[in-house]
Amino acid sequence: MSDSKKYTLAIVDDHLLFASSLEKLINTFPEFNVVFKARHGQEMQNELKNHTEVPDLILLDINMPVMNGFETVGWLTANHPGIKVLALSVEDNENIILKMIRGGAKGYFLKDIHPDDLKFALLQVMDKGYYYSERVTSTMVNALQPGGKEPMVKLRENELKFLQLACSEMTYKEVADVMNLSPKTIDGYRQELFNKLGIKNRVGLVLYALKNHLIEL
Amino acid sequence: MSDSKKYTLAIVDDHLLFASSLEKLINTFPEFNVVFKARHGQEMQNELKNHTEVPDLILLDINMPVMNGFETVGWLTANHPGIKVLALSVEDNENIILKMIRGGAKGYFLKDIHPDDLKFALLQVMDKGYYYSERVTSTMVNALQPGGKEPMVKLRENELKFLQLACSEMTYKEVADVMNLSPKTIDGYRQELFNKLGIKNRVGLVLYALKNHLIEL
DNA sequence: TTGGGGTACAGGATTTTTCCTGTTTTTTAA
DNA sequence: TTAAAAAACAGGAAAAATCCTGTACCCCAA
Repeated sequence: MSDSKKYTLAIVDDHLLFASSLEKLINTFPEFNVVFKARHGQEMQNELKNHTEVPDLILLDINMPVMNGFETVGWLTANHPGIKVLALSVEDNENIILKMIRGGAKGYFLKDIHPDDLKFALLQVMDKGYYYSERVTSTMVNALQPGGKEPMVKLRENELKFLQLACSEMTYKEVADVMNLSPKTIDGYRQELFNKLGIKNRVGLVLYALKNHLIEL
Repeated sequence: MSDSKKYTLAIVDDHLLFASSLEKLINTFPEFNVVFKARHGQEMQNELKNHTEVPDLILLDINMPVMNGFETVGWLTANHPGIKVLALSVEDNENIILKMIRGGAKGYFLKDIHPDDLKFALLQVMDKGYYYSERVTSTMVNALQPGGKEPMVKLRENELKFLQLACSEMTYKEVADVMNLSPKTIDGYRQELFNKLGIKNRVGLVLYALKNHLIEL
């Protein structure tokens, strides 16, 4: 396969060592050629401007500074719908997977994927337009099937805001002040969340928020 | 440089993609040769048995299943003190750095290191016996200098245990039962921690524990 | 127009958390 | 051995968190 017929590919990841290593690995695949690397979405935007031709495929990390994977995939689907985006993460989290898929990613895989599987995934994306592992597929089914058990709890805007504020050393009264609501309303939010999430006290709230990436440390 | 004079190196990391990619990268360095990869400490032990010669250098990830970086570096310094160990992590955390150094690691770097710096680090470890980046050096100075500000709070064994149990939906009374102590003793632990850590309630405890990696989610 | 659903909020009670000041027992060190 | 320090524990009380029931208001659809 001549170079001109290789698929072009870009890597967006802030872990320089990983990105560079991955580049070496992918360049050993005869079908692919890494044309540039970027450390985050913004750097990727610049790179795209500097290249006359956009890559066929972008491997996109999710946890990045400046412009993270979610924002970046949104921008890409809006401005370069032709580019296939494969999301890449260390975290096996349903919400994250769904967020990326909804954002337009054509596939998602964990960084502990086997190199052979990576190659397969890359080829399948270019060939069929998508690559969804079993894990991702089952996640999507879970999310879309209203029948089965759905741990997908929907939080109202205010509930989320309250939850985030509750994950601090503030007292509920102080939270009420910040949110400009009566402490009794806050009381209601708390109770509602306890019921919805099946937890029994404030520590449970904090743990839930952390596990579901509703707050950052 | 002929192959026989290359330094031999092993990679221990559960992220297959990263490990394989890193192998490719390192094999482009003329001075090094990757002899095996393992996904965690236990697999590494097996690999060491299967090879007549042990590698000169081991790149060791910290977050791994089965047998993590801390355990592994301890085992290596005890059983193969001749092997240089370089720790490798995504997390820039002082406590983690210190724990690995104390365990016997000859160096520590983040996965966002530049490939050129990696090469420099590898060479320096083989040449001088250690590689400590500025970040690591300053961390060590911080830890050893009793003069300056030391956020290094020492927790007693029981305090730590209590702290970990407090990061759950258990009530303090239940924690007391688990620890076989009077609730009033628990009361004392809590108060002591509040003072030591400068926090004001249980949520503060949870956040502190998380930030300092005293508990896992 | 009417009734249901969602939201904000209250009263009031109970439990848990938080705080402060002491006593007793165990450990440690001179 | 003995005094000091640390650890375990208590009483008592204020503050915060938790829980339950009930009301008022608004929006929307039948």
